Amino acid sequence: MIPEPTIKRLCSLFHLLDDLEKEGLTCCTSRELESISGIPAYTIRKDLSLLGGSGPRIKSRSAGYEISSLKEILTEALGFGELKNACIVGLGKMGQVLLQYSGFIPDEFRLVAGFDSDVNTLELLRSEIPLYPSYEITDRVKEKKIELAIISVPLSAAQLTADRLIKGGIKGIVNFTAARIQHPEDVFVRNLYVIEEFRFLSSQLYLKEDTPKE
Amino acid sequence: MIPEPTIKRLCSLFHLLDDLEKEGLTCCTSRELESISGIPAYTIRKDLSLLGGSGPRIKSRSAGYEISSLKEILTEALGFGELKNACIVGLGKMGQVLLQYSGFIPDEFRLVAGFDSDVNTLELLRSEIPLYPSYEITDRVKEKKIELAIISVPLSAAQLTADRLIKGGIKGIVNFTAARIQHPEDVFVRNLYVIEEFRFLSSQLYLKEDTPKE
DNA sequence: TAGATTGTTAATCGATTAACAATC
DNA sequence: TAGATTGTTAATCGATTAACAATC
Repeated sequence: MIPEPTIKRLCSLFHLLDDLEKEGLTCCTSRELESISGIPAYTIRKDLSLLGGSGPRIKSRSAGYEISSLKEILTEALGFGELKNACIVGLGKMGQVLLQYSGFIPDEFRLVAGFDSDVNTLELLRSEIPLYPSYEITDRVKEKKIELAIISVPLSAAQLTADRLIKGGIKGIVNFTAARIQHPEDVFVRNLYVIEEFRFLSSQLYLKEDTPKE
Repeated sequence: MIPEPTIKRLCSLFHLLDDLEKEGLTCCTSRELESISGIPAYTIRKDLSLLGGSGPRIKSRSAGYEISSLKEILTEALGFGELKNACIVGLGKMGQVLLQYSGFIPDEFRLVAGFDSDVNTLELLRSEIPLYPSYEITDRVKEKKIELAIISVPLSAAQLTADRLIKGGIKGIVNFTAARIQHPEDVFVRNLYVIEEFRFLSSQLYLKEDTPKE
């Protein structure tokens, strides 16, 4: 079993490798990765070792890691392999931004539906992605085999939205609202809530700033 | 020193207490908090005990915690006490949503500036919050004693934006872009990046779903 | 007082760091 | 070969859980 902190680091490492690859790099050492990411080289190596596999399969020459094969290994180990369908519920301003968001990397995720409770909104929005009224969520999630969802509805509608998604068999939710979503433990939820991030930052700088050491 | 996992849980607890208070509740036990938050009651008690203070100061009667005083204790311990100034850099669609966002609780955070590199955008937007061109970031952050910032600029402008903020003395950044921001270690950064959250969810359900136990 | 709940000390568990042998 | 880097085992550290005394 891979520990959660490791999963987080590996996800962030994947992102980093993506960037390095775009910059044209093909190789890098664990020490180089440390200097960019801040994660200690031995932690990176340890994390990678937890992926198991078959012995010292990662290295190529003594020059470090080959970025493309390292990405492949992560893809394999973390299950980024097959394309996952996703949807957005709540097409207010925030939802529209996400809908048009070009960052949905086609290799990994595909946005296959948008939902809103307001029929007017649905008619006004012209999108390449099919849009549906919110009461169809459960059925469409089933029909289109949607695994991931973004919730960007008003606070008061968040739980109802989640319930519909869950009923349809959704597996993961990114929650952009301030609501704390009640959910079964086999449904994973990530909350992206600015105020909470501000609070966390406040605590960090309050607790760590004055006491640089110890 | 309070461990980081504890800080996270306490932030989330604060949010939760806020909600309970709005529902009209005044008291709750650690067990009740467990059932809502999923955090074990003994962990909640342990976390609270780490706040130090003076002995068993939290409880009131045997009925559990008084929500308002518990909130006060958290406010005190985590440094939510005095109002912090914040700004938003990048007033595209995402930035505009955040600018209008009513969730900036006046007690804790005050949005005192918006920045954009496009002068047209600045003129078109009518906002109660003063708006400035991006090259003024460093000076305005100093002048207005801004401690926290949200970055919602295009990917390519993220690092420049961060550099300007940091030069002005910013203490915490919430980064809505896909960029990995380079920063000194006394500046705290939180990345809110949907794709990375999707990847994390993918890994979780890939690694934990099939193996319910062990 | 008896029952329930908290706050805290002790025990367990797991993640991080260190050390080093294996590999290029 | 010598130097550098990886992969892995062992040691340390810290967080979580358990147990229980103190408190209401």
